[in-house]
Amino acid sequence: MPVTLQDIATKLGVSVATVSRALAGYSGVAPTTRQRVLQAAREMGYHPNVTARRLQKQRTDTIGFIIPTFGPRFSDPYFSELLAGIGNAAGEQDYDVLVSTCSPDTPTEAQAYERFVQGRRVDGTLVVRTREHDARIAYLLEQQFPFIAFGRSRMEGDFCYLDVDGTAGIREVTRHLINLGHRRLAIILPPENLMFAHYRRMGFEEAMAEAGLSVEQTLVEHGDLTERSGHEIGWAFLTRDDSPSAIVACNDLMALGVISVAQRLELAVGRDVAVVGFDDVSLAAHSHPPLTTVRQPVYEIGQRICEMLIHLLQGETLG
Amino acid sequence: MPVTLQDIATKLGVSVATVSRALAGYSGVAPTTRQRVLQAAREMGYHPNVTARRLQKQRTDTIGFIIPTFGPRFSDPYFSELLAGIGNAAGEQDYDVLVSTCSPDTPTEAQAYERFVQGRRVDGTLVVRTREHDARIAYLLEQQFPFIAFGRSRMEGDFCYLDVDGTAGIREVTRHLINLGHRRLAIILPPENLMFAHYRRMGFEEAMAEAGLSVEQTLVEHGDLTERSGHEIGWAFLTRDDSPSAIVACNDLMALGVISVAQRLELAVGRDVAVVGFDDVSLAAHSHPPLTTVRQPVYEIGQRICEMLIHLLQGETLG
DNA sequence: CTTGACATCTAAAACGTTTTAGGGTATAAT
DNA sequence: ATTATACCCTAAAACGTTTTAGATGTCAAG
Repeated sequence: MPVTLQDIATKLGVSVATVSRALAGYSGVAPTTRQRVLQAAREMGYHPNVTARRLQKQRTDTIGFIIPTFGPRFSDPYFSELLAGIGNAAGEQDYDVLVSTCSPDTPTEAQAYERFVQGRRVDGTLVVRTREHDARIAYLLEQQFPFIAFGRSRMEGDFCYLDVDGTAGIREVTRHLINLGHRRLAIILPPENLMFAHYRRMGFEEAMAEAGLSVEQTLVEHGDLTERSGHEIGWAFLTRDDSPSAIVACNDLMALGVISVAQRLELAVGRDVAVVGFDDVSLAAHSHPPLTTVRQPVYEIGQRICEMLIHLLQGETLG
Repeated sequence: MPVTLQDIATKLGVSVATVSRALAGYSGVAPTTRQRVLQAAREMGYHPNVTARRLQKQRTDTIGFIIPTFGPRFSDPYFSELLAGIGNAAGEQDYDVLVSTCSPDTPTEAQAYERFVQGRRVDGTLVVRTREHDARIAYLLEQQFPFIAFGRSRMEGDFCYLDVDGTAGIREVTRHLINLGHRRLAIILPPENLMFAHYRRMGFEEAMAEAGLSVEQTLVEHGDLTERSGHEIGWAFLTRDDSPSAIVACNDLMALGVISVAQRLELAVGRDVAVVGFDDVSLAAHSHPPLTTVRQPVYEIGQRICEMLIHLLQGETLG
């Protein structure tokens, strides 16, 4: 039986409204009354019922984050880091984070978003790993539900997003490999429908073109961003007669998969074959040899998109 | 302006109560009325306001999960897998999951729990990585707030928990190393105050004692479960003159750290030095050589503790 | 024709807040 | 003595549900 405003009001012989206003720091409450209320609240251990407050205020001060996972059992340090960034930024501004996990592009995923939107469980949501034609974004736009995307999309309609320049990142690292003398380069891309697959492919192609190298299409593959996937594709690449001398993986997990394959094949990574990744999860730094990777400040990105969303929500409230 | 019960009631010329009862599937509503209500609800796109429902029902159908992280920026596949298990089990039963991240044993962590409990944001919560004297558990018990722990504790007072037999796991794997001929074994334990550090140490000591081997105290160290930590302690172990021939790491991340050190020191893992881990995150399977590890079904554990919590909550409701 | 039983419906309270609109009661100005 | 002006406070409505207790109507049995 938690203490309510009514309890305090009764005890002090004032009205509920007064108690509420005193606690909210409104003007128009006599200083002595405010003191009495504050003290009683403290003594009685009052804590506002957030559900009631939410009903009245018509907002939840909660944001949603639906993690796209390949397969139910999934484990990716990338998302734990992103989540930490989101969670901490949210906590900073007294927001809650409602989390769900779903396989991308499934009915379950659609339901998860509907659940958030229609039940008004959250005030706004994050969308990560954007896709070229993204049903989630289409839905949110149609419902006019506030959201921030991490990554662009080909959808018509405007929305706010944050993106990192994956094209430049991959271009740089590819150039670097070319400068080291590599001529035969392979790339393991993210799933084709993901928007960032496109940008990273462009970076690769640009750097190759710049150097007058042609992209061998059989050395371009799409993985599913898991280590297993890097393992399999790396295996295919490295056991060819005309195997590449360098492999660009589009995330660290796949890069680590490639490295383990190389080691299994008794190839010295860095000498016999070069491998680079993208993300800079902390695993990368402690692998051996340390994985060359394009740093993507995942934690900060999490913070940033969360802040952007909250900003959007509050702008909406004020506007 | 979402559709409310009132809207449907007005349109149909019946009372709000009737609409509510019709939708809830109560008896005592004429079949034809029910049909009309159902159809109107569908046509008008009615979706119940969960906040209002929560206020009335005095429960949130939400569970809390506070992830203990070392440092704000953290990335651990273990937790993403655990979260997936929790999230999916919760979704299965129409529960939401509210997530927060905090450094263990800090005021911030205490506040995060208070936030959940006092604001009644969740009906119950999970507690993971239990500690010998666990302020979280003490608090929840004192508040009589429903929770399920993953791991035991030394606290007085009863509570429900799920645990894996870490003692047996480490004992087995240590025995295995001893059978392979290793005599000089080192172990990297979790932080000392964590309950599972204790059990895993016991397993190690038992296996050693069984074999008539004494535990060299300078070969027993506590890490912080990160790869960096495995790296550092592994370095210290492997650069000693009397370095151990086998190292038992109490989680996979630290084991991977040790392996990378070994490789940097040009030691062949599996021949020059044996390394074993604990958890079986998917990274372990794809490292090279594949990490020998005690499988802990993290995903299933997540599911299980979530189910236990929901069961506890519903028992409470019915009882 | 009355009575009771049953089926169907509804008014109203409740959940715990916030907020609007206005009611008193001082004190100050006329 | 009246009016104005603050100042402090409160009643009541509102948020959108669920649920309790009771109203209304119908029908069958007596």
